[in-house]
Amino acid sequence: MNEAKRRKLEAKGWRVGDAQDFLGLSDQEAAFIEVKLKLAQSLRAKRQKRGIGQIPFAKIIHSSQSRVAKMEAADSSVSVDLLVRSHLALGTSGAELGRIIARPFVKAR
Amino acid sequence: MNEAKRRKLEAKGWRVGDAQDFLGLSDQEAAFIEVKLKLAQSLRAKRQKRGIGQIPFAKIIHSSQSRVAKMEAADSSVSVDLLVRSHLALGTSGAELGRIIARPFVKAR
DNA sequence: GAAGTATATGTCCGTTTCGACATATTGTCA
DNA sequence: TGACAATATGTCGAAACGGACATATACTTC
Repeated sequence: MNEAKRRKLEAKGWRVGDAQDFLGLSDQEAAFIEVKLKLAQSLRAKRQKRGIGQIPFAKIIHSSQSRVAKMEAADSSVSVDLLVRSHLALGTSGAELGRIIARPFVKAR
Repeated sequence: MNEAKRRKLEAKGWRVGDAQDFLGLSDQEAAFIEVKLKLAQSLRAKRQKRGIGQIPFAKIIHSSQSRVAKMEAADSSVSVDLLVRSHLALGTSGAELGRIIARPFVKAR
């Protein structure tokens, strides 16, 4: 993982292992974060498609505006569990969920 | 969700909402549990394919035998996060992870 | 059926994640 | 620019999840 990417992730609250840590861990962590980013991005896309703000969205998933913002930002305090649950609460099917995760990650514009 | 299915899940430690709860919740919960079950099943399949026991497997993912058993049983104390992380630790790609989640759920034999 | 190995279940307690609230920042439009 | 809505960030106490350990049950092989 290059320096620029590491810094960007750390800025979001991620603590990415140093090079001297167990080799290979960085790759797994990166893969894990990518899963989160895909779910986060698609969640925001779905919300925007519905034309609603974060507050109504929070009501739907029984959460709060601030947590929605964190979800969409793939904050380090947000679990995959919560992202998946939120997707399901929006009616995303298991098949679609899988496609979201399987699809190649594209950096947000 | 029928009574038999509910009981079976509760036996595993799940607390499935009663009918009087917010309608639709049961379906979402069921979908969520199915995601877990798919990840749990495939995790066990991968381990068995490698021909190793739960203890060596636990070492690989930096966990313990008991937690591996719980993961494979999709125990309620196991998060999707942990299941995904474990898959990634085994080298499962994002694409494959997606396929696992997308594929229709089949009850274990 | 005893011994040995593999898996399952129950519990403990430190850590992570949660919703919620307060507040800051950003975006929009008059 | 000022005012208002939307989103982002920081923090807190409570709840959920983690690895680890002890122990129980299941599966083999003798």
